Amino acid sequence: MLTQERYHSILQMLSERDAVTVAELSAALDTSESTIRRDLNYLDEMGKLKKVFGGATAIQSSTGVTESPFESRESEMFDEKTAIARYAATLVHDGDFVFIDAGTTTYRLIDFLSNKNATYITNGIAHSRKLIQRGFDTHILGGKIKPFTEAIVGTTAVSLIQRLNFTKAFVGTNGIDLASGFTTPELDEGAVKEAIVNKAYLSFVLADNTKFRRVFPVSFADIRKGCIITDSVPDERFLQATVIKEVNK
Amino acid sequence: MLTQERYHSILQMLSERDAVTVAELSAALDTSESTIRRDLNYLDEMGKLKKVFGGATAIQSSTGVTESPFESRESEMFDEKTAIARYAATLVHDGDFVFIDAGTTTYRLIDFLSNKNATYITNGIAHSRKLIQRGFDTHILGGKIKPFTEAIVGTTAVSLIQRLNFTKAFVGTNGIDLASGFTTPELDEGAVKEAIVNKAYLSFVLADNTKFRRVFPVSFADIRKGCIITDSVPDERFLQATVIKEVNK
DNA sequence: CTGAATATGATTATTTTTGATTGAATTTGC
DNA sequence: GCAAATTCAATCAAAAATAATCATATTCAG
Repeated sequence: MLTQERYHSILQMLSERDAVTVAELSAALDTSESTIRRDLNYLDEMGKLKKVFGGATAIQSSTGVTESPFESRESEMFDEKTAIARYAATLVHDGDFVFIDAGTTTYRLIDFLSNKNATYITNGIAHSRKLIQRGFDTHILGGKIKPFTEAIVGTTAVSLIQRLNFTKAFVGTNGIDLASGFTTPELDEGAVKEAIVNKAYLSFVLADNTKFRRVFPVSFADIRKGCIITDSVPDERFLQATVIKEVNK
Repeated sequence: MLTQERYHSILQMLSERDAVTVAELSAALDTSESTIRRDLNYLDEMGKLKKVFGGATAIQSSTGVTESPFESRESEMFDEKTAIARYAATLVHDGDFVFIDAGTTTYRLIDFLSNKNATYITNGIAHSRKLIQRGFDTHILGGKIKPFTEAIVGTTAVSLIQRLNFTKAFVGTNGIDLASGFTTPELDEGAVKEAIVNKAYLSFVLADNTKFRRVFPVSFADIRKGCIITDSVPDERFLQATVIKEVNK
């Protein structure tokens, strides 16, 4: 049996069950435990699985903001996102009617919010809980909940947004491009974001520098529609296209 | 059995029942009490559960489903509520459009749900999360979030309900009385419950025996409007007033 | 075909986990 | 409030799993 085949089989078994033992793999693939251990070491280093004593467990797919508090520390762009969130939080003033989009950067934003004389509305389940626990006047959108990201999407959500008039909205994005504007991979999330940006007096797009010049399938707003808050801008032309605030780590 | 599998099983058991003993875990996982204690110590340090003398309890501080701040874990009527929840869960059939009210008994109900060919909609933040994590088609009501109980209430919620036609609704209540019907202490929660009961084809009221003959400020439905699921009925006259299902512990 | 490079399986010393034991701590019954 | 019963943490030896090592088998280029 080819090494690559074993790798594939191991990962296949792990995707079906959450954990496998070395003995099980050895029996299933008809090979020695030594070989299985070598395979597991390799796949662990590759980050394809988590080796544990006695076998291996599947890597839990990153699920939006529901990631466990342990792994979140070392996530990509942590410091940049924190700086962006800290600055964005200062933009909320008395009487504001603020929308907070689901997503990791906006989730961090909630940590830095301080204005209790504003009303907050969100489409993130985790976001709503954090807001309410921090004592803010919190509302939540209604509609279908998307698994994993735990974001509220769908037509109910969009039609609810149509009836609301936000003074400020904080949204995340996956891509920022001069031609395609702000883009996201999911159709229904894009629909919600589009509705938000259209109904908000001021839309702030929170994005670290890795988001620039990337295009995803669904455009939800022209680049001029949102003020970008980021840690660094890779290209002069973006500065001419829209309002951009650069923050320091 | 892999250590990680044991961790997983322990947490799984805890999510279904709010408390487990070392002896139960030892028997269920076919391992020594020493090992179980070590596991509990680890999971406790990780903050995944709360270790108590004799076993462990689930962590759900501020999930909003606990009514009292010093929530009695081995809470009153635990077994009764579990029996009620277990029976209620069997009432969901294919194609049902089910509303699940915020509250402790309805929260437990989610543990026992099994039908994935139904659509679930709830006004409890914690409930929505549990539903989505268990893989159900989940929707959430929109509106203002009440601090502490983390229930969605208010006019937005009520007007959303008006547009929906539930086949079945599971609601909690604080009081059941022949004259005052179903009652609750809060005005806005009462408004939501009233709308629910009016828009559901079948309304099931989940209530342990302590709820009978108690009256709270806000009536949300006549006693005939809901089928009561309870552990024991203290008075013959209730049986004549409406449909009641008695379940055994 | 040869020889180097790589992969495999067995062996062994080491590390980790487990279960039993025991004295201490906590709860329960009276 | 005290004694009995239960549960706990600490300890240690046994069991299980691992990494390291080495001899053998396989592959592949020349």
